[in-house]
Amino acid sequence: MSGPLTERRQTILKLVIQEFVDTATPVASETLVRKYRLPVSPATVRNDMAALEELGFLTHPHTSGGRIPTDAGYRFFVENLMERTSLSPAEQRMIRHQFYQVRGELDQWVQLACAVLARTAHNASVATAPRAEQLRFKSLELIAIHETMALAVMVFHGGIVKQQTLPIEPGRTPEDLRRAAGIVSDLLADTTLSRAEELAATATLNGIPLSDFERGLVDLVVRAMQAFEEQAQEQIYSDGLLEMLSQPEFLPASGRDDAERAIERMRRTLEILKSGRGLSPLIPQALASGGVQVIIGGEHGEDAMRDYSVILARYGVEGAIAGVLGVIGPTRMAYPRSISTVRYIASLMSNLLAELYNVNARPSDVATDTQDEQRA
Amino acid sequence: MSGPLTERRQTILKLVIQEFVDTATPVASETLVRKYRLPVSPATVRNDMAALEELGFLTHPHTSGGRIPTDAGYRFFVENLMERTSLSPAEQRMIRHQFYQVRGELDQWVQLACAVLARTAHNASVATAPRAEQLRFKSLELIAIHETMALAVMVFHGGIVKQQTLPIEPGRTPEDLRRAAGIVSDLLADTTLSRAEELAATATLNGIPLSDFERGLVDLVVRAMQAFEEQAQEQIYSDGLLEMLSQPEFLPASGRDDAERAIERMRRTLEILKSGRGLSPLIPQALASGGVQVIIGGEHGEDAMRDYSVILARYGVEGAIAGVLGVIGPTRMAYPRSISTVRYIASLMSNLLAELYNVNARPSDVATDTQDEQRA
DNA sequence: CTTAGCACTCTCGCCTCACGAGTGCTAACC
DNA sequence: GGTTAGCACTCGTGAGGCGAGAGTGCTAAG
Repeated sequence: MSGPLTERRQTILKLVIQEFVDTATPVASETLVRKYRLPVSPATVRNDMAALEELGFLTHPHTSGGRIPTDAGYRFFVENLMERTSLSPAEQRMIRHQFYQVRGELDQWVQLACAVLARTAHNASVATAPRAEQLRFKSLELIAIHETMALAVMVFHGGIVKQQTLPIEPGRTPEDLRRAAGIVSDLLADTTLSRAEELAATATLNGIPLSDFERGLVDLVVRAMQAFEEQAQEQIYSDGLLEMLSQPEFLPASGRDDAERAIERMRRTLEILKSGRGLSPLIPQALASGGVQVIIGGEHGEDAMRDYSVILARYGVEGAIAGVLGVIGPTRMAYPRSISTVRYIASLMSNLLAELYNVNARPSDVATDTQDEQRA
Repeated sequence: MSGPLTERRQTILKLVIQEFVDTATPVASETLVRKYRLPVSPATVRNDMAALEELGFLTHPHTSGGRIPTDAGYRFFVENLMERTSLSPAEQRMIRHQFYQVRGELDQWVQLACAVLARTAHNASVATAPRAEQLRFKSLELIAIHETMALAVMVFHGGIVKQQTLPIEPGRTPEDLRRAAGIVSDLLADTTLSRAEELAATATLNGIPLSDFERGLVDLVVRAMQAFEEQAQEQIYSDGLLEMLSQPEFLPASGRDDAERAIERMRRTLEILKSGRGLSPLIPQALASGGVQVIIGGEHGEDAMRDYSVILARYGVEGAIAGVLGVIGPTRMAYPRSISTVRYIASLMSNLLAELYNVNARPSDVATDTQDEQRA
C-alpha cells in the first residue's frame, strides 16, 4: 500500500523537514504547495504524505494539524536529502578571529569552542578538554610562595599543565627547590604513568637514592598522573543553554499541558547538560570514530535524550591527543548548518593542536574545512 | 489606623515568613493558628495581619487567599526577627572534608565553593575568583614543548598562575630558555604592573641590555598583567541552577498564566547568572564592606532582580586578596540557613587563602565560623 | 482588645460549545 | 494509474459559564 519512495516524495519529505525546522509547527499540505509553488495539488501532496507516514518518515501528532518528521525521517534527510554546506567565508573568518585572540592560552580553547559553537548553531554545545591518549610527563617546576609553601607546576606532553601547592619545610632556598625539581624532572622525563610508578618504587636516579623531599615530589607527580588516568568519565563543558532555551520547543505554545511539558523539558535538559547523563556514553563512541556523528532523538536508546539530537565530532591529533565537541538541541534542528559548524570548529581545533604538537601545521591556512565523511 | 508593631505582630510576621518559606503558598490566618497553636483566634490574627499590611510588611496577591511577605517584611525579618544560626557541626565537617580533598589545587576552590554553596543552601550560587588587590609578579618559567613552541608559566603573588604558549626560534636549548626566564624573573621580581611597565621600557638588567628574546618575554608578562588589570568586571562563576529551578517558584502551579511566567522567570534567571547583569554591580559593594550582605528583591533598584534575593560575603585576606561568594534565589528564601552557609564558606575560603599567604594560619582548626557582623 | 458570625470576593477546575484547520476518502478527470 | 476537486469528519483551541472552596473584611457582641 505504501508504495515506493519516489523522487517527488523525497522532495516532499525534504520540504516538510525544512518547513518544520523553520516554523516549529506541524506542516500542512496546502502550506507546502503554496510556499514552495509545487506543481501539484494539495491532495496529491496529502497522498504522498500518507505514503511517507506509512514508510515511517512522518507522523501525525493529531488527526487534524499537519505532519512532523519522525527520527527516521530526520535520519533519511541527513543521509540522503541534505545538501552539504559549509559555513560562509565571513563566518569562518569571524570564528578564526576569535580563536586568534586567545592564541597561546590553550586553557581557554575549549571554552571558546563551546561559546562559538552555541552562538553559531543556535543551540547548546558540549565539549571535552583534549586528552592525551597516553599521558606523558614532561617536567616539574617548583616555585616558593612563602617559607612553608610552594607551588608545583607539572607539565605534561601536549601542553597539559597541572598546578598544585604543597607544604615545604622552612629554610629551603629557591636553589634547593630548583635542584630537587630538576632531579625529579630528569628522573621522570617522558615517562608514562606505569613507568613513573616503577621509577617511584626504585627511588634512585643514576644509582643515587633520592632524598625524602624528592621522593615526596615523585609521589606528587605520580598521584597527579593517577588522578588524570582514573578520571574515567570526562568532564563535559557546555555552553549556550540560553541559546537552546530560546527555541520554540521551550515556549508554552498553548494550553497549560504544553507549558508544563516545556518546563519539564527545560529541567531535564539542564540535567543532561550538567550531569552528562545520556551524553557521556556518546563520548567514547565519538572519540573512536572519525568524522561527524549525528545521533537523532531516541536512536541511541537513551530515553532521556528522546527529544534531542546530538552532533558530535572528534578533534585532536591522530595518535596523540583528542577530544570531542558538538552541538545538542531538539531533534527539530537545522542539521546542515549544525553539522557544518561542528565540522568547521573541530577542524579548527585540530589544526590548533597540531601546531602545538608540531605536526602537519598549516600556519596561515589554519582553518581549512576538510570535507571528512560525516557518518562513521 | 495601622497601630504599633506589637510583640505579637512581630511574632505573626515571623511565622508568616517561616510558613511561606516552607510551603510557598500564601498563608491564611487559620492555618497559622492551627499550626503554631497560637493562643488567639484567627480573627485576631487577621486584624494583626491587616495592620502588618498597612505597615508594608505583608501583601495580598488576591482578595481571597492568604498573605505573603513584602520585601520590607523580609528585610525586617532578617534584621530583627531571625535567630542567627550556624550550620550543624556535621555539615561543617562534611564541607571541610570536601575542601580537604582538593587542598593544594587552588584553581578548584572557587568551583567547589559554588557547588557546596548551592547544595547546602538549595539555591544557585555565585562566586568570583580571588583577586589580588595589587597584582605582583613573582617568576616566570619557560618549558619547551617542541623545537618551535614553548610554554610560559607566569606565577604571581598569592598563587595566581597564568600559562601561555609562545613560538620560539628553533635551536634554543632548555638551558637557554631557563636562563632567559631567570633573567626576566630577576628583572621583574615582586613588581606591580606600573613598575613592570617602567622596567620594560628601560629593558636593562643591572645595566646590561636585554636580548630581543628577553624583551619579548618581558612584553609577554606585561601584557598578561595588563589583561588582568583591564578585566574590569570580574568573571562570575555560578552553580546550582538546577537546585534553584527545583524551587516551587519555577513550577507551573496552576493556570497557564502562571506557567508562562514560570518559564519567563526561568529564562531571566539564566540570563542573570550567565551574563551577570544585575549582579555585577553588587560585587564591588560586597568587596568593599565586610560581613555578609543581604539584598532582598528590588531593594537594589535593579528591575531584573525584583524577584530575587542575593546574599553575598567577601572572602580573602585583608589587604592582599579578596573575592566574593554568595547565594542567589527567589526572595522566598530560607534566610537564616543561607546566611549561615555563606558566612561559613566565606570564612573557610578566607582561612585557606590565609594559609597560602602565611598569615594568621590555623592549620588544624581551619574552619572556625567567626561570627562577623552580618550587615554592612 | 478579642472573638464569633457572616457576607463577599476571587481563584481554580471543569464543562460546554463553536470555530477552524487539516485530513482522509470518494469519485471524477486526464 | 496518477491526479484532482469536493466534502464529511476529527480534533485541538479558546472563550465563556458555573459551582465549590478558601479566606478575608466587617460588624457586633463579649
